[in-house]
Amino acid sequence: MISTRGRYALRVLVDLAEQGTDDFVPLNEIAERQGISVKYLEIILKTLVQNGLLKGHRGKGGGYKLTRKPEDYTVGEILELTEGTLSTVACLAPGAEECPRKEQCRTLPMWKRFDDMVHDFFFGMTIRDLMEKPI
Amino acid sequence: MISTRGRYALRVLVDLAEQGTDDFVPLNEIAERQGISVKYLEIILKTLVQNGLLKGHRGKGGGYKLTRKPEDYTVGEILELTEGTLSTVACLAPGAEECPRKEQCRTLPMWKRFDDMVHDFFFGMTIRDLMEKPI
DNA sequence: CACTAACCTATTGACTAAATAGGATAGAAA
DNA sequence: TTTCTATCCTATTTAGTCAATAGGTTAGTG
Repeated sequence: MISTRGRYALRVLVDLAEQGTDDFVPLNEIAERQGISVKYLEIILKTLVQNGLLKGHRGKGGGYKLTRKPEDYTVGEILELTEGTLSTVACLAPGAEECPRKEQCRTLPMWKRFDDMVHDFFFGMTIRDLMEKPI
Repeated sequence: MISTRGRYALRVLVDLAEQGTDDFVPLNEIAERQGISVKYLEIILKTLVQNGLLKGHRGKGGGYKLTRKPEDYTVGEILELTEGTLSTVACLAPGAEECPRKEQCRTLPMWKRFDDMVHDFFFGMTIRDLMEKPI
């Protein structure tokens, strides 16, 4: 299950992309359009700013803006940033300790195939693909 | 993320299928082969028995056995039984309340496509496909 | 009657999701 | 330089789930 963090992050990025402006967009506008609390979005956007996906600017006329073109954000990277890993099972997550049963495990090959499929799906899709109409 | 419940359930079913016997197989044997605690597996198998995927038999000579042929168990049904829904996002889960934003939501079509892909993957795969060698 | 093995109920400890609250800081405009 | 703005930062809360463990009960076999 993808949590609200990942889902909201995607919606905010698409929202920003669709504004089609290079100005900073204040969060309260985004939050109102999306129907999400400003306070909660702050937490989510913090991650995106810290990782350079967004630029934040304080004070009057401040807000957030994209740092790249919409087609240069993959859905996969945004989800991994906000959700952690996309791996379906713990033993395939990055940093997981070697499973001693991996040679004999009947289900591991299936999980690997599934993970590859998921990865291809989300990393093959960009914010531009989610926009109403490409600007 | 698929939890241990679903993963262990699959491994037990494959284990039972690979025994290739029509006798009841006691849980302590399965648990030892799979390296999982008997007590924890009891909880998981309970669900499978209650839903008719397994038959349990008490007393000496008792244990568990499959109620169908391996190819008649889809991975999808087992995961849904043990994990709840396979839906990726809350708004697409069965029984979810109508999302008031569904018409304007930019991400919903992607989640729908993804869910379909996941569904096809897991319901197109059976326990037989996970077995070492078809008996 | 003893043994076996499934069945049942309850509890634990750790962790995470989804927020909310309140303040601190930086920047623009007056 | 003061005021307003809007991001940034830290902490807390509430509820729920995961992954087990513990201990007892019931049904069936020899």
